[in-house]
Amino acid sequence: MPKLAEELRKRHQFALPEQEATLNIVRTAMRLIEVAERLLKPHGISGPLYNILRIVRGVGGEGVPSGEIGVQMVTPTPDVTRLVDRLERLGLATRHRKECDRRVVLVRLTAKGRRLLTKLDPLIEQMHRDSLGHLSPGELNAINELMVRARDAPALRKPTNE
Amino acid sequence: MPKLAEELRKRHQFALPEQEATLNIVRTAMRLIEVAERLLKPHGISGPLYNILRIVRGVGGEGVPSGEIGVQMVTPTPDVTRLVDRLERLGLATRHRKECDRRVVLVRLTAKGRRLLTKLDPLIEQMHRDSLGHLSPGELNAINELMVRARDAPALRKPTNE
DNA sequence: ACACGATATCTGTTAGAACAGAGAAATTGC
DNA sequence: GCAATTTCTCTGTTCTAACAGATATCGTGT
Repeated sequence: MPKLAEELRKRHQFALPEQEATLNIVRTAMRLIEVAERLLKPHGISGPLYNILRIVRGVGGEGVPSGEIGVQMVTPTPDVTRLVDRLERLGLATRHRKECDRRVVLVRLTAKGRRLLTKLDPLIEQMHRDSLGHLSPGELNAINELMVRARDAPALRKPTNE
Repeated sequence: MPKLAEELRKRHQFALPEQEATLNIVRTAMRLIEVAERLLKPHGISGPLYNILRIVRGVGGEGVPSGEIGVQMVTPTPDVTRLVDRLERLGLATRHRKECDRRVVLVRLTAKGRRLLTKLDPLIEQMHRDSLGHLSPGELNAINELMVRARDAPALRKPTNE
């Protein structure tokens, strides 16, 4: 019966190379996220929360508008409000109304938030080395170029951004 | 002193090539997932639900144990029970106790579930072409090899599987 | 047969994410 | 100056995911 053979072939080989690539990228990403979450959990924050802290520290100065955080995140979400709520409850960040445009809410780090990031920095760095340090500089470079090129597809382009 | 600001920004962006690669992989994966979810939503199912249907169809025969589904999924989850609950409520799958070992629950497709997959097949295929079809066969192959190699790291290896 | 541990799944609870609609503030055009 | 539109954020609701503990079944050894 050719139907069975076809079924088996599908199981062990990918009909489309595009599909195989998609599954490979997503699977690898899931592992990387999992490792990061495991590292962060003992410190009381999740991946998205850490991501926001990093964005706020990276921009620095007067603070970052909530909306901008939403699009800059590695895992974009329209629901930044609740995440910043949690950061405030944890004492890691504060909200301030922007003077010249009172619609926007600026998010800033507290001293506690900054200390937490400083403590995490070496751990995160080590995590990255543990995760992908076995790849050569050439391989890492190839990954970076290919991933950027992959996102060039119109179907993968964000409506507002990039 | 713009030099310092630039230095800091760069430092927080890509201190390590490993970090840049991680962010690139995760960002690309998120886009791919988003596109898939958008395609599936009008048909009433989510990404994980579709993934389960595909696994069940792929193995076929007498059905697939819930536990095995959990580890074979693209986005592994320990909570297969609730997902299969939903599939049952939607009339896309059924549960059967395995006769020789009444602990395991076998999941099978209904005719409706099979029809849904058949209807989705060409759409999914087109989606993959829209997402990554602009890459050459060589580039797709490079992605596949690099992603498999990336997951070779001990830190990314699953405890039980692969 | 019975106790024991292992395996596979389910349930209850809690926390987190997604979506739509509402509210406040600024910008534009008249 | 005022209404209309747009922008940005928040709230309410609903659904989904995650974690831990409970239940049921099997295999093994005595």
